[in-house]
Amino acid sequence: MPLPVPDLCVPFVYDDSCFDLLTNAEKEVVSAHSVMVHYKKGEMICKQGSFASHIMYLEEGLVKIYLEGNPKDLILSITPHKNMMGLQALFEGNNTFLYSISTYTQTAVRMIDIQVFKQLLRQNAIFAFRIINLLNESTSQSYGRFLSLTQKQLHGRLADILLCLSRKIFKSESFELPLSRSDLSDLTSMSTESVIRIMKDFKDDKIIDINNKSITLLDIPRLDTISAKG
Amino acid sequence: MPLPVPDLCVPFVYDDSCFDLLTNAEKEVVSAHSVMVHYKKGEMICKQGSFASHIMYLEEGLVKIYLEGNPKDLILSITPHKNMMGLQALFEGNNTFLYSISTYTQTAVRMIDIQVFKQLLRQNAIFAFRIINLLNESTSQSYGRFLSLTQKQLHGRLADILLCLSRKIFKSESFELPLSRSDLSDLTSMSTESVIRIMKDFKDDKIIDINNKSITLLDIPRLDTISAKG
DNA sequence: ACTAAATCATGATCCACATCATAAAAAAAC
DNA sequence: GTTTTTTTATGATGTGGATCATGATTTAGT
Repeated sequence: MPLPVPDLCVPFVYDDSCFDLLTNAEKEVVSAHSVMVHYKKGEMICKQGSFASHIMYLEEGLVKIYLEGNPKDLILSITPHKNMMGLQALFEGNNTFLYSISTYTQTAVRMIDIQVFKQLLRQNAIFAFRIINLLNESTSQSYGRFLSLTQKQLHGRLADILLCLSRKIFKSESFELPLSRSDLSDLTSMSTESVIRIMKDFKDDKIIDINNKSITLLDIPRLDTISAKG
Repeated sequence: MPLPVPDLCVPFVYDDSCFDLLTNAEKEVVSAHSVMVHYKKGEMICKQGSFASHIMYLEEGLVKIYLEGNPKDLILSITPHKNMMGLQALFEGNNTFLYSISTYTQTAVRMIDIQVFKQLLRQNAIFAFRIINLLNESTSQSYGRFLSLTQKQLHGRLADILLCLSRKIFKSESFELPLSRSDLSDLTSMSTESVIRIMKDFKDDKIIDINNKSITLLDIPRLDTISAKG
């Protein structure tokens, strides 16, 4: 049975904005019914279960999108700027956020009235089709993580996340990590102690280098092997 | 921190068909570009990773939608009739099935040409909006399972699945289970032996009754407690 | 009906990982 | 700059659950 090679990466990234598909008149409607909100590091942008009055577009910043669990959270994705957030709240009869979002850095979010957004979907099918694309891309990576979290053991899961952060978020094998070890544990669904221990294992084996918050992937092929073997 | 109460149930169920939102002309286009295919028990309807040439509508039957893992699969949902399948394959540049689907019973599937389906999405925004609803409902239950599988231990996970099967699929506290213990293990991400052992635990504790393939939930409040406590 | 193949069942063993405890280092608060 | 809090680190201990082995049932195949 062939092993699927899912996009294990955390975020979904679209280079061009979906708003390009709107007419000028529609863009003006968006402008008229949206506001920019600025957040500091560590603030919560939206709360799981609360009423979703807005669809959000992350103009600037880095955030985590997570499910609140008991007692640990599960981070669904680390999302960089230029991404839509909260689209999954778009369903009839239950306009509540499926997840919470909070910031790692200073962040600017465009908040678009959800009724206005729904109206755009109903009147502009090309735009709606693009939103379907976004949702499905997000689902696709979510399935990859599903397999990673339920079938791999600790070393494989952590390798997955380190590779993803390097390739998709920071786009460099060396980066300053704004996430704490506890965040990594919420991403990999393991205890914080295990994250620390395995990071040390990787460091001892010269697979990565750690200096406080700074991380360098030294041996990516080895990480790929660890990721593949589970 | 409040515990979210996600819809842990496996399938997404829409009573009214999304096709009602099409015009008569569009319905005819669907008819003209779709075929009914009949499957026997245990057959595969679509294969993860293969080219998605069709969107599928399950007219009759019961199927499992699953990710192929190594060595174990992960069942994403048990889906009864009157549901769309394969919608997640709808994204540009990568029209491949994200999952495999195979049947538990005799099954009839309407296969709709994916290009025709995409065209409908682009020209009928109301229809597209309904599809967004379907996708989001599916994502919503998928998140619930995500938490269940990563945070609960075996008894909680199995309780979740038994409750879901009873409430959402068979709509009775007593039902004939077409899934094997191994399927239950793919649903709960545990070993087959553990499924068998925990089923016995539940039976010994008079929480359920098992007779071969026939299952009766005797103490649903207790199952709810086990589900909640993890 | 008889054989072959899945499926179900149960016990024994082992280990991956969480949990607990305790401390050092870093960051934040004052 | 000193205290308080948060984050990182490491070792000791316990256990949930996988794995292995073996047999009993049930189902499917001929």
